[in-house]
Amino acid sequence: MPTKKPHHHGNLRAALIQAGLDLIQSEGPDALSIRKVAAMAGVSHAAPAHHFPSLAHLRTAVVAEGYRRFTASMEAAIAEADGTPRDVVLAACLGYLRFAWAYSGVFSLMFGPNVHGHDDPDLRDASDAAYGVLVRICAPFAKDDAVQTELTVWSLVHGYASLAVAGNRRLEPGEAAEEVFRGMFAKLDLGAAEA
Amino acid sequence: MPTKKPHHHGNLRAALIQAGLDLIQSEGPDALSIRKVAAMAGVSHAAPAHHFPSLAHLRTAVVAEGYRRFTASMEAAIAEADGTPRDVVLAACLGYLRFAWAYSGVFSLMFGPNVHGHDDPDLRDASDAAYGVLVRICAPFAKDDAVQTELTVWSLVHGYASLAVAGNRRLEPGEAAEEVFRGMFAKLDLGAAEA
DNA sequence: CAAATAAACTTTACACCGTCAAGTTTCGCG
DNA sequence: CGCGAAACTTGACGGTGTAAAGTTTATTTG
Repeated sequence: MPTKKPHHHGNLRAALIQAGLDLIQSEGPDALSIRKVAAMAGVSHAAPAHHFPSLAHLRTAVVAEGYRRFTASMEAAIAEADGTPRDVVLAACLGYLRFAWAYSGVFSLMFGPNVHGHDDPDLRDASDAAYGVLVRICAPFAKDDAVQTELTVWSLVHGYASLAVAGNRRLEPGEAAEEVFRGMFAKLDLGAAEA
Repeated sequence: MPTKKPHHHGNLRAALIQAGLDLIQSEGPDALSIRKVAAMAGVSHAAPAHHFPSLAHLRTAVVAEGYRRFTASMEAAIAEADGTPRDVVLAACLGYLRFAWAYSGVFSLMFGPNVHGHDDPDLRDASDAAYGVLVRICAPFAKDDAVQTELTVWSLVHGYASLAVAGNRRLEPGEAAEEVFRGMFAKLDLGAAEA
């Protein structure tokens, strides 16, 4: 079989990642520590070393899992939208925002300065999948410069999400915040959708 | 005199903040540590405790200084712009981006999850000053909902800056990146300027 | 089936960190 | 001049990442 089952614990690697997500959610991104997730999983403090050579590797794995749920959040929002291409883009943005607010800790980590994703194929695949959603929904508007359109949408929604997550005093997550974003999105000229 | 000159060092508090900025710039936001900045300033590891009760306080002071330079960067860019109100907004955004790219470490910290600014008056003043610039330049366009206009501009430029600083593979700082932002900004409908 | 091998995990140890509790030096002021 | 207070040093404690060595368990192999 391809997936080898660990001997003692059951599936320590997955348990450590989940513990990491829980820890980040409850105590913030900087609270992620090898010894804490080890204690949560009920193993010794050096047990994680066999699965993650360093804290950076654990963080990378947690962030990769975050990207997968992030992609799923956008896809779920898109699936509920059955309107124009512009409605689809807006729906994806709302899925983007809901993830950022629901998983603010790992969201900060995903787009923080501590991610060196280019060297990890798992993280690279996960983040490429997320960017792939953006590319797909922007395709109908990308007449001449696709990257320009993608970056514009991404910057707007990411900036809004980041400012809210950073605890900006004039910006609180919630139902009203989604309405505010709809208004912001309305100011964006994406051109006419084709095909 | 209001500013009391320290006895031994000269001006340790300012030296620690500058060392913190240098350290963050060279080794990243997470490398900021009390013991390192103390060593940089040539004092013992416990000396900073007298000026900053905890690492969080040091970080807050460094972030506040970052906000002051951030505001100065936007003001400098605005001063060079002598065009329409829309040109002024664009210029401020370019000043925003230049700061984010030149001081990417402290920029990450400023908008990261570790800032609890509401309790520090110095940081609050510094960040309010930065937001004040945004409010001022958006005022000509704020017909009905000023906050909406401000948030739209802020989100777009902040998202773009954050994605670039986070090391996004499809987005590198530099001259070309400013051109890309000009294109993005052109897609934004701010309405007609008044007064 | 039993022995050998490899993997998972534990224990121990070390350097670095933030922080507290003292002690020491130096400045400012009466 | 001396005395109090401020600035700084020294030492210690618990917590962290990580490396090395030892122990337990599962898988593979003869």
